[in-house]
Amino acid sequence: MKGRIEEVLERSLAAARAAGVLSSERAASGTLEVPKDRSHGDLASNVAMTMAKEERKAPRAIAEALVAHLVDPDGLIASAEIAGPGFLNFRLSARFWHSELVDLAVSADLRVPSFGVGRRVQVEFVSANPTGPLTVGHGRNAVLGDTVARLLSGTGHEVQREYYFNNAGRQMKVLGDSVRARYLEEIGRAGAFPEDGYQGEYIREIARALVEAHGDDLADHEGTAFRDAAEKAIFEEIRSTQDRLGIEFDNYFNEDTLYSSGAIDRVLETLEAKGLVEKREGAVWLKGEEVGLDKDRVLVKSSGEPAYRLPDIAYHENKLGRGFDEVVDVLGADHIEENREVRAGLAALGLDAARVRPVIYQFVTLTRNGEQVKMSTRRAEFVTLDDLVDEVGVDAVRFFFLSRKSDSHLEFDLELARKRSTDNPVYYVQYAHARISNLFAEAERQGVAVPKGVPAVDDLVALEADDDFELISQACAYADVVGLAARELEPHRVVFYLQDLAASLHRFYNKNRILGDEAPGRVQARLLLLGTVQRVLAAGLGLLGVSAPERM
RNA sequence: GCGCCAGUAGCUCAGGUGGAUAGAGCAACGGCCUUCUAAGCCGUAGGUCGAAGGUUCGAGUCCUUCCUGGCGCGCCA
Repeated sequence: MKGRIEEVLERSLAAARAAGVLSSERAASGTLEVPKDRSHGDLASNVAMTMAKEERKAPRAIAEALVAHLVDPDGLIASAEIAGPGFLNFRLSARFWHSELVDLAVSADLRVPSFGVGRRVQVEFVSANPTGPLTVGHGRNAVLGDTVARLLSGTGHEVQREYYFNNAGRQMKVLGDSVRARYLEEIGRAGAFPEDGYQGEYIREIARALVEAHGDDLADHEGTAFRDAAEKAIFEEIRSTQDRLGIEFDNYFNEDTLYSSGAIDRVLETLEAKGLVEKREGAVWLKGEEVGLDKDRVLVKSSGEPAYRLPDIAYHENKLGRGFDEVVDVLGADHIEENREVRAGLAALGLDAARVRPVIYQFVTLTRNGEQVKMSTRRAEFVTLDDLVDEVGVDAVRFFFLSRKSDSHLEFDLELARKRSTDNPVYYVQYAHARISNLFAEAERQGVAVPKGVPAVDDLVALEADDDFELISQACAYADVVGLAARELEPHRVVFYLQDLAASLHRFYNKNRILGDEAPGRVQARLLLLGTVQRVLAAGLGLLGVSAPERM
C-alpha cells in the first residue's frame, strides 16, 4: 500500500530538486509508515528528518519544500501536513483507498510478496527420537516449524519439511533394552531394568503387545526385535499426534544412512586433511580455536564411536549438498550451542554455514488458574502433546504456541486456551471470520443483492467514512506482515496482526449497521469490503494452521 | 566464571532496519442488546520500559557496566 505514495514522494523530491530548492542527490531513504496515532494521518514519512544532515537544512524546511512541490497526478493524497520535528503526515483520498481495496480484492494471494520464487528451502523440525510420546515442548517445535514452512511456501519458496531421526545413537539401544526388560517381566522372567531406561507405561504396553504376538519366543532374542517394535509403535503415535495438528513431513531422514554412505568418515577425513583435528587422550578433537569455538570438542570418542556432533555435521553437509538455498533448523534453547558447533564444522569444511538458519525457541510452561502445572512423568499430569490437544483442541494449541516470539518463554494458560469465549484470542479471531459469514447469510435471507466477482473502483464510491478506510488499511497491511514474518521466520507477527484485524472488524461491525444502510450502493460496497477482510482472516488463520469457521 | 535468551501496566506479552503522547489481551471499575451472533463494542484506571552511564535533533530499540531469571558450557543425544 505504500508503493504508490513512495512514488509520489520520489517524484516530489525530484521536482523540488529540479526547482533548485533541494540539492542532495541521494534517493529518499526514510520510512513510510502507518502512524500509531490516527490523528497523525494515514501515512507518515520521516524523510525530511533523514535528509536534514545532508541538506544542511531544518527538517521542517525540507518538508515544506516537498509539500510545495508535491507531484500527485492521480489525486491519491487528500492532504499533507508538516508536524512535530518534521514529519510529513499524509491523509489519503477516498480514491486511494478504493483502488487499494480493488487491488487487494483482485489479488489471488492478497499481495503477499513472493520473494522466495526460485528458492529451495528446507525446514527441519520436531526431529524427536521415538523414545516416547511427543511432549508439550515438542509441540512448540512442531507448530513453529510447520508454520515457518507455511510462511515460506506462502512467499513462493519451494519448501521441504524434514524430520531427522537419530536412530544410530545410544538412545534407541536403551529403548530396546527397556522393552526387553518389561517383556521379560511380563513372561515372568526376572530381567534387570536398564539404569537409564525409559520407565513410562507405554514401554510396558509395547512389551505386552509383543507377548501377545510372540508369546515367550523372544525370551532369548538377541536381535533388534524389541527396539524395532518400540520404534514402530512410538513412531505411529508420534505421527498420529502430528496428524491431529495438521503436520506432515516430506521426508524422514535416518542418521544411520550417514554411516552407511561413508559421509561421516569423509567429513572426518576432510577435517583431518585441513589440520583441524587433533588426537588426544584416545579421542579425536575438533580444534576449537581454529574453527571459531571457545574450546576443543570431541568428534570421535575414545571408544571409537562418533560423538553426536560429528554425524550432525555430516547431516548438515548432506542437507546443503542437496541444493537447498537455505536450511532452517528449529531448535530448543538447549541446543543453541550444538547448532553453533555444527555451523562451525560446516565452515571448517569450506561450506557456507550462513545458509543454515536456526530458529530457537525457549521453553514452555503450562499454567492452570495461575498455578504452574508440573509436567512430571510420575504424576500423570499433562505431559504429552496429545493430552494438551485433548484438553484445548488443535486450534488453540497452534494459536497459543505461535502467540509468542519464539525467543520468549511461553506460558501456556490452559484455562484461557480452553475457554470458548471472547477472552480467548483464538475464538476472538475466529469469531470475526464467522461474523462475516453470518452477515452474508443474513443478506441472502433478506434478499439483498450480494456482489459477486471482481470489484471495480466504481463499485466502491459509497465507501467514504474513516471507518471504511481504516478497515481497508488494516486489511492491506496483511501482505507486509506476512512478508516480514516469512523473512524473519517469525510467525507470531501474523498472530498479533490477526488479533488487530479482528478487533478492527468487530469495532466496525458494532459501529456500523451494514445491511439496511440507505446510502446508495453502500450495502454492496461494504459487503465487498467485508468479503475481502474475511479472505484475509481466512488466509492468515490458514497460515497458522488454524481453522476459519463459517459459524460458531 | 564464560556464552545465549529474557526483564515493558497487577498478570501474560507485542513493540523489523532508532521517530511524535510506549500498546494489546487478561484481571479491576463504569456503560451499550425489541434491530445483521453481546463469543461483541465503548469508556475509566493502571508505566521512572530491571539499574546506571553513553551515543544524537530524537533511545523501549544502538554501545558499556551492573542486577535478576531461564538455558547452555559432557568422550549424553
